[in-house]
Amino acid sequence: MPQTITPLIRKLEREAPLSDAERQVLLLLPVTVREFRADSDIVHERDTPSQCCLLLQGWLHRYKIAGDGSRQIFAFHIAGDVPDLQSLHLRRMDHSLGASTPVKVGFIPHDSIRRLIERAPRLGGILWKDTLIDASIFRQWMLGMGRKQAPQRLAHFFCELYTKMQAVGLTDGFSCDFPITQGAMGDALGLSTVHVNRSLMELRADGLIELEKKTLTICNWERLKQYAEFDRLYLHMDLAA
Amino acid sequence: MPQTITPLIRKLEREAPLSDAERQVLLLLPVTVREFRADSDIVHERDTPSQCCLLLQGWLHRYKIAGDGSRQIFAFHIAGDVPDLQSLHLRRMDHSLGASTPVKVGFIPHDSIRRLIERAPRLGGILWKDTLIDASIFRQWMLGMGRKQAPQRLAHFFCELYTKMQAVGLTDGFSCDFPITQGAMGDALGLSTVHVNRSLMELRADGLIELEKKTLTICNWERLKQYAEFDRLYLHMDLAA
DNA sequence: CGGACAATTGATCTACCTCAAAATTGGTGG
DNA sequence: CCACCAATTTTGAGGTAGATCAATTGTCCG
Repeated sequence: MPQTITPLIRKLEREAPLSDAERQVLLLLPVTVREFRADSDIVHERDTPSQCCLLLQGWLHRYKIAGDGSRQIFAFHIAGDVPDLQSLHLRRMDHSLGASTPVKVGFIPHDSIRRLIERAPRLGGILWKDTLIDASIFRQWMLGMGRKQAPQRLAHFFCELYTKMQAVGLTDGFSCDFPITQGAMGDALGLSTVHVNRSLMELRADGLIELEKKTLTICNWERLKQYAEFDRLYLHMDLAA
Repeated sequence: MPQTITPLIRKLEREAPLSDAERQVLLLLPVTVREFRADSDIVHERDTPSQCCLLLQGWLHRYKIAGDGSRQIFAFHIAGDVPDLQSLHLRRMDHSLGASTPVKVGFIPHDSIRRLIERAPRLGGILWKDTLIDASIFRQWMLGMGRKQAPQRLAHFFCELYTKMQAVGLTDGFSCDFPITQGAMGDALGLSTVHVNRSLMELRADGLIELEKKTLTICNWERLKQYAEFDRLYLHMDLAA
């Protein structure tokens, strides 16, 4: 079932048009599809994976547990992402990869990816770039955690996720799926569940967003962007509209 | 003056022994050396650099300014680091690179680096890995900012910097240069100067560290490590002792 | 229809911030 | 070598964003 790879191809194509040869090599990648239940771990801290994971359906998150048992989430991932691409060069996982919702993922052996990169070095560059964008997002989150107040942080979070969803065609007007629990948002933004809830109410009261039944709706994109100081530069989505 | 490249060679060699051919290609890299005063910017947010910067002497930091004018520092860099390697694949800078102290840096054109990677793909892999470690450090900082208290965060910061200094031979027993202002530490850890100061006093009182005249001394490495929950896994220094 | 989990609300507490001033330190020119 | 200035560090005294604890109220799903 080589079509399993299409989400990845689409992602790469957003960076640069692919040659037929490149597309061909991609289609040859062996992919093993597996499903995971919500809350299960796909890869765990200290593992030494021999394959990467291409997310086909659902949401994933990457996280670490602190000494006191609290959780810090670093990123959420949606279809087309390869959240543990880093394992290609870093032997041991320094964090875990968990399913936020039920997910379908495709596993691709490191060996195959390495051969792919040898044969199509330009694809290697695009994958590298992808991990660099990852890091850029981390920096933006750091700015938020270190220097912004909870409601603003939350607003920025919505801007980011909405923008990423839009880029892969997962939005419907100003709405999109948003299956993230307030507790998980807290773990991502460095806030308690209670405070996430209160900040959320504030954003709602300001008429910036709606969030119910796992659906996010942006009521006023311009105002939300301004409120959050959102500037998509850091997402480095050069081509996208 | 091809020897300018040695700090980089040493860094790469810490990842894997280099072949003569690889070392040869590296020595051919054209490097333009420049000096900057403390507090000056080497590269600025929104720039589109055409070269990377190899730090030869002094300390650099990467940062971003928030809407209210406050600064968030993401990383400090020491000799041998290539702090803006990402500009090879990300056209525009999403943050700035500034000098914490007077610095000497070598600029290497992107073109040359690209050619280097073509000729010695393995070196490309090592450079990629380096940017991945960068990202891993961001994640660790996020864990600190989101989930740890100030003194612990500070202690972890010291563990990290000391470990990195040691890896490049810049330590003297349990002491090392530490030319970072308390204000800058605050900007890095998401704390106010005052609170950095108070946390610092706490660490001193606990007999964990000393810090005076820009020199950091670790009084009790084991206890500091434990206090900070420092586990060097996230630095991915596979070979180092 | 019941049970589990998520969202919401209320009340209290605290880690860290801000403002302001004093004490140190380091660098510079004379 | 000293005196002076500017930048840091340190200390003090409130103030506040956000945490914690503890119910209560949905909501989803088998």
